[in-house]
Amino acid sequence: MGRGKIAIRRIENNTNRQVTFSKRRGGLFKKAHELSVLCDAQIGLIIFSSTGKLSEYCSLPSSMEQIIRRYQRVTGTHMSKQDNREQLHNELARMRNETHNLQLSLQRYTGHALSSIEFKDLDEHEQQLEHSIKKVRARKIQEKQQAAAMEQQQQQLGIELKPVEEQQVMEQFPFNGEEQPSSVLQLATLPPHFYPYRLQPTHPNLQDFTLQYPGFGSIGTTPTND
Amino acid sequence: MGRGKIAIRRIENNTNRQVTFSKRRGGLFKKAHELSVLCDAQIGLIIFSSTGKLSEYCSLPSSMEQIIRRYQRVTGTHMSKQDNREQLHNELARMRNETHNLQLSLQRYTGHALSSIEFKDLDEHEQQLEHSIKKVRARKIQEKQQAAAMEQQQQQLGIELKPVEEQQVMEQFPFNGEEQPSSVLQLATLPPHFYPYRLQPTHPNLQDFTLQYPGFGSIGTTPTND
DNA sequence: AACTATTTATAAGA
DNA sequence: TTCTTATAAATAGTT
Repeated sequence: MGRGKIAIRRIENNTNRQVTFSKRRGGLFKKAHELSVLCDAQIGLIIFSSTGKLSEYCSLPSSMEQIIRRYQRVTGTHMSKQDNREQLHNELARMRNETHNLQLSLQRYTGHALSSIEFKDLDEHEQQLEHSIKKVRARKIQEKQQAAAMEQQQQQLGIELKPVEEQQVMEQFPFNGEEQPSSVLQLATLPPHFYPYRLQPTHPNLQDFTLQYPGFGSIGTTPTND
Repeated sequence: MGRGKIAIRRIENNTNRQVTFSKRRGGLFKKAHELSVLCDAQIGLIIFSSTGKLSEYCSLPSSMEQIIRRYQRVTGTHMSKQDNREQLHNELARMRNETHNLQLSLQRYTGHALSSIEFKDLDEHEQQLEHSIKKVRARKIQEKQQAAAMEQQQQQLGIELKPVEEQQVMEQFPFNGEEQPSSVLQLATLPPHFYPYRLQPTHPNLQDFTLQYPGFGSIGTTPTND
């Protein structure tokens, strides 16, 4: 992007590299933030510049430490000490169970997991769905009437309603100080052809899979796709 | 970018959110990688999707743990039992939120809380319900045929057959690990003044900064700017 | 999974 | 550094 295309390899010119670093870091932070908001993701991003300066972003309401702990918990890279947190753990387990049950219920309405429904309950479930559809249709009609009514009003009053203008994102970035972008980035399992770029062989391998997908990894805690 | 412009707020449509998550996650990874190569930066990126799935990226030749250690060394953060307990509380809060969201989603299928659905999503919702009904009806027919067939067999062979037990539902929820899938919304829409981008004075006080702009911070390990 | 119309990011230049 | 602008890249809506 820009006046010209550049190859993805280390920028040798110091000044250029510095400028590009600042620009792209800002872009990365913005993108990370947008992803966290748009998709309700929890994101932590740590950047050390070539001079060793740290920049970080993490999605609210988390803290970087929270995200790190969650990461270590999931990856098993950190063993949490056993404390008197039994109660908390128990409550967590309860909540998870409840969530699980809710998900099952939801799946029924989605038409999945029907086998978990007793045959005798199928009729009732069907009626429930029909009832829901009726409500949805009623709602649609209501919306249409409302829209029609509003249009009439507009025409009658000669008032033109504008759609709400979205604020420009950059306006929300008071880049007046010294430093400090933030944001999030990450993610892992993408097909090889998604990465038309390659890592520099500057640092010889680590592991086999790392050679295939350098720097990328994904750990799924559920079989569902994300 | 795209056929239309979208506001940076939580995408309510589940399918859309999922697709956008995948697309943008890929984009974010690519950008992070390019930044690390172009500017010789060390980058670690952790993403938890709304369903709890972890994705991560880190620039070679580092490992995420190395980056985390460096981060903790520079920021002077350390994990205490206090933090751990706090972490549990946070997790609990997250679960509660998730449960709440699931309940809302369920309500939609029940025909309640329809006003929370965007008008443009009503059609899709209606189709989803119709699809579900079809599945239920297909399931009913299947059950009847099975029952009839079994009766015949029993009469013919005098053999008693057990109803086919289908269990695949639980398989979809391997609740053995540390993480839980979460589902619908969270705090999607941040007010403009919450936008977490900010430049920083040359030597920021981490704590004060964090209080003001939770989630963001920068610590220079060298007096030089980046 | 692909395809584009658009929006967004950014490389150069000022 | 900051702003501007031409151009490359990302991606929202569609198929």
